[in-house]
Amino acid sequence: MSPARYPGVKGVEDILPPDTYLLQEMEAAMREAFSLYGFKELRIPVIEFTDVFTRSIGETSDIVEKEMYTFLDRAGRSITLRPEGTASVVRCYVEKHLYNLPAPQKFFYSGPMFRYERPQKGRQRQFYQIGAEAFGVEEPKMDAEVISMLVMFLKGIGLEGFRVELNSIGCKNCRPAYREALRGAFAPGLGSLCPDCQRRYELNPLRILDCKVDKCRELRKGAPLVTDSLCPECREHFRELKSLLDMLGIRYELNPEMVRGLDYYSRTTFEVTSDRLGSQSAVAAGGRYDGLVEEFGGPATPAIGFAIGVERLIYLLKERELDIPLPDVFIAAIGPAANREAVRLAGRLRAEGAWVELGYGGASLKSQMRRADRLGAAYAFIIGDDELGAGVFKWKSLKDGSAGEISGADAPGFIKSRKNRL
RNA sequence: GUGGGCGUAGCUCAACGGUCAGAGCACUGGACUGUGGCUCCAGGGGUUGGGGGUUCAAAUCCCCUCGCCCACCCCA
Repeated sequence: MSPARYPGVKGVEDILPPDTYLLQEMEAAMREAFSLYGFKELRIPVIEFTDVFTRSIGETSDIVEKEMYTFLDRAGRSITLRPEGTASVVRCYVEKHLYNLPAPQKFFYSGPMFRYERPQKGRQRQFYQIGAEAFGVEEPKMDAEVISMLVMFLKGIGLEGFRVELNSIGCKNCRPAYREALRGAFAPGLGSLCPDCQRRYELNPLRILDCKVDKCRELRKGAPLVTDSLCPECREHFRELKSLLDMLGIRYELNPEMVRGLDYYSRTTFEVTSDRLGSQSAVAAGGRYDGLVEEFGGPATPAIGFAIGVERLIYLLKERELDIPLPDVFIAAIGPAANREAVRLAGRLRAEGAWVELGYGGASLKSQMRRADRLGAAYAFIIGDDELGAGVFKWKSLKDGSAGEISGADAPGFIKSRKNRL
């Protein structure tokens, strides 16, 4: 195979037709499920000033340190292609003073995100996310609704065999104490931790809990659990959330070692995972970020949200049967005059809402019929000199082989009346 | 950034260092002068990713390079 003269950018994929139907179905399911919970669509930009992301996601996070597409615009300002959606939604919420509207304000969005990582299964440099964010409610009732909305959407689109993992990582009041408790626990074996974790020990000891290196796993066996270090308020919030999820019949697994990679999370964090995804097992993830609006200069406003990895979801849904629309009519024409008539007829049929395909290139009737069959058309119309002279079209059902003749004037009605019964 | 694997027709893949690099699918046409699916026949398509080396002889062995994939890491 000769190499493409103009190759696509690494990790930036095209999404082709069978998959785009799935994508459309997903967007329809998204609007349906999310609107039942009162979430409204928000269109956020693809670029932001860089500090929108560095402030929110965290200066020392991997995303900010090594994964962002950042460049200077023509005026010398630092611009970044969004690596995620929450930061932009919060920026918008504060900039447009949406906190003055009655709480809660609930939004969803979808679109491409960009991260400069080595591509692998379930990980591209440009990837799509569907996300939702709810502002203004601190009660665990909102956490439960958001998680239940996510589960409803995933089930509605046909996803099976996924797990909901749940954790609470505390708030700004109890986390510092936990951080210190962790440092205390790891201090004796600090030298045995992997180099990354030795760095994490200083910057963000919570991330050591997430490390996959065997030695680090071993060393954290006796480490204190976040859920044991929560302040009374966080403990009660978490307890009530679990109770609400139980009531709703949403199954979840507690994972006290789940730590999210974005700095803005507080209290509730959750992930939806599937073991069919390879090593990138998370298909959706989210959590509470009660301090972020304030961080952006707005009033203290509790908030919670999640994001879904669209390509990962598509991958998991691949096996599923999909209703792909097929043409209503294929018009086969023989000869120049008939070809002109075919164009006219196609126009009339399309005006009635029919999907019409034409034969091209003066192909033989046989090959035109073959193409009609391969396209999956329900009916074929045949026009030749005989038909032109008689003012009729021959029709044939490609489903059952029945055939007949019909006048030009009756053709649109013929298709229209059959369309719904196909 | 670090490992490992793989690059042969549009796609999926064959070919002990030794005839002219093949098959299935797809495409075009025919058998069936104007009627699809099934079957059969024929046809078009390849710098074997690129460059260098070893050899009488390289898709095959060696080196370099480019690309892709998977994994680590991290995340959706």
